[in-house]
Amino acid sequence: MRARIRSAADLGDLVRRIRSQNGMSQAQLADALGSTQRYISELESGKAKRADERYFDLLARLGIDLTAQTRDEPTDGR
Amino acid sequence: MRARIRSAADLGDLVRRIRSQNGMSQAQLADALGSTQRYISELESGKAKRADERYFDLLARLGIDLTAQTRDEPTDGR
DNA sequence: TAGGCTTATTACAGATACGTAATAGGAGGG
DNA sequence: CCCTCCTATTACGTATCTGTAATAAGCCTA
Repeated sequence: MRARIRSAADLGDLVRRIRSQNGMSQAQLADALGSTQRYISELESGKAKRADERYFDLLARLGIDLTAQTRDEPTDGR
Repeated sequence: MRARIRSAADLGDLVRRIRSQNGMSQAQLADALGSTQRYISELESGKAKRADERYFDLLARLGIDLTAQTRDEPTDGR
């Protein structure tokens, strides 16, 4: 499955979907990943999290590969 | 161009590369994107930033599309 | 109705990012 | 050498995330 990530909410939705597919509760996932139920809840709800090591680890361990594709269109705010 | 993002440093490297390719300084990029030189400097250096709206906007306006690819391997910390 | 499970949310205290503004050090060109 | 540009880093005060622990509300089942 592929999803474009444009916001914290996009990522949160994805995490929630994967967790649900695996039949886990937020607390179970948190335990498995060394996190907390609160953290998972806020992440899934689209609240801005710190993009630190825990953040990327959590995605990796959920089986989410993040890929950056450059459009080579310079910048140019549109 | 495609790059796997596994850490804040990975993303920082990418941002720096794109900025350099466009011949911009950190300050110029910051002005163009409504950010600050300090923010760009820290982001490029791999310091953990908040994954908030500014964060995703900045990537988008740099021409970076973030994609999440699910491996369908459940979770199972390995 | 009562109990359990799940998620969202709160209060508190502590950690960390943030903007502003400034500065230090390096690179490069007069 | 002097000046300019660039990046990394600092101090300060403010904003926000964080864990812990608890709570409230929803849903389901007995």
